Amino acid sequence: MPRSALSPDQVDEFRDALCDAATRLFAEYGYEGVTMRALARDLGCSPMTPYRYFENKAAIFETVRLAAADRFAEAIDGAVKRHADHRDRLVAMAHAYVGFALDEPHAYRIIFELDRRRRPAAVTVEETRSWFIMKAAITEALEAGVLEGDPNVVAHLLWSGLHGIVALHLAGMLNLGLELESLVDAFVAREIYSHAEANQAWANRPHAQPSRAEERNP
Amino acid sequence: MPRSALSPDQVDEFRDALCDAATRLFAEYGYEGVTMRALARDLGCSPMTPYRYFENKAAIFETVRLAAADRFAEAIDGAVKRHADHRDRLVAMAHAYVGFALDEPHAYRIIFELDRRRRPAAVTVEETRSWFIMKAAITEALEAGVLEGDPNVVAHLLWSGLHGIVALHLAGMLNLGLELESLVDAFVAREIYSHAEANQAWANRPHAQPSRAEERNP
DNA sequence: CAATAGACTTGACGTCGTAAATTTTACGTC
DNA sequence: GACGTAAAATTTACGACGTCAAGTCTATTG
Repeated sequence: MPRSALSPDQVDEFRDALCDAATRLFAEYGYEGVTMRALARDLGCSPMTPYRYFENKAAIFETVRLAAADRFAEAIDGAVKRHADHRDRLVAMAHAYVGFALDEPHAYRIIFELDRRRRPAAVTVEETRSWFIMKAAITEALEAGVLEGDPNVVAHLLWSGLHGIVALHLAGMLNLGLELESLVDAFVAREIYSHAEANQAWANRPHAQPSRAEERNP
Repeated sequence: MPRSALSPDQVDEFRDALCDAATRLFAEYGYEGVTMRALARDLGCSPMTPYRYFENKAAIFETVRLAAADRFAEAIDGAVKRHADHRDRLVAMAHAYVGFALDEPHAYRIIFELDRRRRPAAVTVEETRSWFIMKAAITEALEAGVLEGDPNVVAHLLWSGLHGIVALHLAGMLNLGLELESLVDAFVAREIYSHAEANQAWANRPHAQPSRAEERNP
């Protein structure tokens, strides 16, 4: 037959390299700020070459977004798995959530700052894997009596609370005399250390909280 | 002399008409989805006419955004002014916040779903008037002993909590078995009706909560 | 070696925002 | 009313965009 067809490995290699570049560029310049011509220049190929590997620009973005969502879920999952105690686990989870958003603000924005128009109607399970991980941890904590309330409600409030803080921070709207860290600490204290009398368990907690970086990469 | 220059009234009239159309179009199609040519078609003028009244497309967007932010602040302010009781006031404020986002999801997105790249570095006071209104109401409630904590922290947590809920809702990510209304009610119950034993004051509150629409347009 | 077919590039189309050139319009003057 | 004039509006044009379609290149096969 003809010229050697690309091996699946070669295809994957190019797709990966393209996604790496695209993640960086989308993160820095936004969807519309990235042009196929600029992406091609970055990759050292012609503007049409990516079209051999992806249907179009939107498909590239979607691939990048799913990969970012997966990394996010992995970060959450790692934090959950590192702790047996329910409360410690939830605190670690919250810090992993915020930590990911700080480490990869681009990725976080790509995941959640969603141009609804570009997003497929049905949200895939992979994309919300992070949600199921968080909900499971919260449900277990509730069953253990560490938190109280409806699991679905508590999970939504924790999620949206963290998202609200992070979204406003990434939007640069938190520069009103409050630092992100102290806000997250306050949120954790109120929501996890808790709505009951356990409030001072936070203030009097016996061991110092591991640092944010330590928490994310132990 | 020459043809009469446009009177300030005529200029304002055209600018207003343009902003109305632009608000609708930006809301529906997003910034990049709106073209000057389409806007001109909508206004019945040529694509270059708007450039007599605005420096460029970004300036039009910015004008639209500031107007939306002002309407938002007005909605918050109205809710605050309608109640003397601190708790009622905060509840009304929260519902006005969410209500605005539901009534004008376009405007809400334009205000907060911010392409940082397009936004001026310094955030104007006008833009965050809503923030100062909310913070004032919260500070007063704290001084009256209705809530407890640092005013700045409590205000940020209320704000980011509401923003998180609304942002996820507008992104279509709340369709996981929970309705927005019940989530907002739960948030209000926890955050305003409160972290102390007052939790059942909510359940046992003497008068039914006014409906959301009633709350917004009394 | 010539034919083939997959990988890649080039060229072109219709779109965009908008600068520059041009045309239209409505007034002050006769 | 006709005319000159300057403001307002339109038309034209440019370089950029995403990507279709046509073309080139090259490794494999008959």
